[in-house]
Amino acid sequence: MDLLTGLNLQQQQAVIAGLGPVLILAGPGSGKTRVLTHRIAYLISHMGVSPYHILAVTFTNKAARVMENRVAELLGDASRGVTLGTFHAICARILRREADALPFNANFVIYDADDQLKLVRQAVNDLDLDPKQHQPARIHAAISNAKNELLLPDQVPINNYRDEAMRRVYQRYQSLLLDNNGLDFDDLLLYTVFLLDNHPSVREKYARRYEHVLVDEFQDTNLAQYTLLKHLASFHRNIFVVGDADQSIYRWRGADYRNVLRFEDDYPQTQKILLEQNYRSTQAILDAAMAIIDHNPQRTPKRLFTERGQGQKAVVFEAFDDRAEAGFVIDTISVLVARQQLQPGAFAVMYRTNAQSRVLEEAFLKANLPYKLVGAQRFYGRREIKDLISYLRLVHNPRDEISLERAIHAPKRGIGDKTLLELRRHAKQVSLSPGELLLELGSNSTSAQREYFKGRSLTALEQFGGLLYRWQILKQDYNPQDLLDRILDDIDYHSYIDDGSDEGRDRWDNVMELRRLAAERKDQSLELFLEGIALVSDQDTVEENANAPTLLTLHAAKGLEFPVVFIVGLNDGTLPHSRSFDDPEEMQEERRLLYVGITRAEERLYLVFAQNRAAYGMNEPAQPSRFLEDLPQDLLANSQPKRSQKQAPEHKAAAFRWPSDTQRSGKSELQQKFHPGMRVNHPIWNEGMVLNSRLQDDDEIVDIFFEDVGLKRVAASLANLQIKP
DNA sequence: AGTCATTCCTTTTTT
DNA sequence: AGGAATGACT
Repeated sequence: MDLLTGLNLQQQQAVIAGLGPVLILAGPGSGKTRVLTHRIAYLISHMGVSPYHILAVTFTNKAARVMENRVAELLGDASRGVTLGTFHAICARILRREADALPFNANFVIYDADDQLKLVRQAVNDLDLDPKQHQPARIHAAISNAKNELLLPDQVPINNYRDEAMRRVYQRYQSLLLDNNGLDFDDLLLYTVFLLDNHPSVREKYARRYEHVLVDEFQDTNLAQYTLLKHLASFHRNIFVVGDADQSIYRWRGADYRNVLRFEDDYPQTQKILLEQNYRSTQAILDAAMAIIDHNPQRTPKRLFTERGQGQKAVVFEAFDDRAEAGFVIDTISVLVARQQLQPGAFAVMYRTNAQSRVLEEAFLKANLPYKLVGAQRFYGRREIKDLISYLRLVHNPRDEISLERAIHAPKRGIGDKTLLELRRHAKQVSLSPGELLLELGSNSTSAQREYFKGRSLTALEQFGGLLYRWQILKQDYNPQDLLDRILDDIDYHSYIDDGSDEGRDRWDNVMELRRLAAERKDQSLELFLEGIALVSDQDTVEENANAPTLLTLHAAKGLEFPVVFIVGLNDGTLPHSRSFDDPEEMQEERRLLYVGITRAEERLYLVFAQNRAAYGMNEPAQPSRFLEDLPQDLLANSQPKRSQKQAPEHKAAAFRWPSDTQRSGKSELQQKFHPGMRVNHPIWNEGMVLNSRLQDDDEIVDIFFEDVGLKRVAASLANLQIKP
């Protein structure tokens, strides 16, 4: 089989690169996944490397799955056995295997962001710190940063009292995690690095095994991940990394694109290969992307080129507010689907913050159009799902107090705060975890522990403990779905959650969805099922089958591509986000974020901003994104929006004006009033949307798609068109 | 013990 | 505007 046909010269070089460190700098759409998969196939089929000796690391399960499937397409069964997964999943696997050398058990649970915050809150409480002054969320972020930098509590730099407090919380938080036999996301990396640091024999075992280490999205690695890779590749030093500094958008998570430079320092004999040809987008889209990213200082300029032709210019659309943005998106999609045989699934709508999805969703619902929302948190964060997962977790790891507390209250079973406190207190005295004590009470009706609890609370505790005990026994030979069914039945969760209201029905539907997910992985152990749930990424929830537009954050869009891309909310304060204003590094990252969004588009690109934007429920005038100024006029299909000058607050109302108003109030020369996407009203043909408009012979010629009568061409001076907000 | 009201906080982005 | 944590009330 020829693994090189269809690849360009640079791609071929990358695939057949010799031993040693290899660095692939891959622009967007340059076929890096192809290079990675073909490289793996090449190593196996041409270099005689056993799949067992190959490790490929990605950031999302989806990316891992795609690679796995593509390698399997190339090689069939011969590809079986490659270690392929996300950083976090691979670390979890190692930690379970090596748990004997670690301060926790192999059946640890992985806490999600919610649980982590709860634990930080508890730590702050335990230390008698004022949560107003030491905000748990901030401390949690600081702890996460420290962990990503491989800093233990006693290594955290201390400059002031706040740092001191954070250090103490960090310390306490870690011991709480261990009490619960739980790890947070960062721990997975941190403990693995320390394991490999401190146990040379373990390190050597893995380093010898992995003759070849391949890494996707290398620019997103943080210090912990970088160090981990270094350890894993320390014996054979065949490390093949693919990345693009311009697409580095996870700085806040500790990612450091400078790892690309560090790589060349750490591995002086690195072979470096540039992939610049783009196979995804039209030149017009690439030009817009380059116009944006070229404003970032200190980067190696790249010339992205394509053979896909010039294509259509990007459209900039100015909407009244975020609802009008959504209206524009929906109208444009409707028209393009109606007119041009573009599938609904060809569209993606991207935004900076999750909160922006709400308005879009409402608009889609109101228009009765299906859509796909990307985001795992949306599902797994729901109360009913968290409830049930906490039961499963508790069965798997009775030391998990966070889950115990949740499960014991859902549904209510006569165990209140007081009883729970008693349970905790006494558990501590007999050095058990509350869960373990509960199991003892539930399984042994003559237990000596009984006498420490009285009457009603004892009965309630025994009852719940009994349930827990039975589930523990059942889990031996039940699969996750059967266990879930049993729990649902035992606690009569249906009648608890579904009160007959719409919301209740909805919640029960979600429970059934969870059940379906469990059924999908029938042959998985409870442990792996829970791990899979803890480590789902937003991207993993991208649905490929449903033919509907995709709604997703710019972050979640990385690695994906769509024929038509809308980027909405292109306002200062949203993109770039206001939290980035005072830090040049962060502003550069905001710019990269826009770059990532633009380069997702294959054929058409719509850049949408609003004159007014809601913040905390209040609608306020907003400025177009400063990034829009960096797009030269000739790259755009319509005229460039102007940022209004800095205004005194009392003049802010000017920003509400439509372009047509500004015109009337002064300028003599004719300006284009209508832009693609605008909704207009015609005295006879009623409502329609502008598809195209141009100036001609002292008039404006506008193509409009009317809902009632279809496509019409009119002269603006005669048609008496009203622009609709 | 459990329900209801009030307050306060949130909004970056995610494994 | 909406959700969560806290606290008063039944």
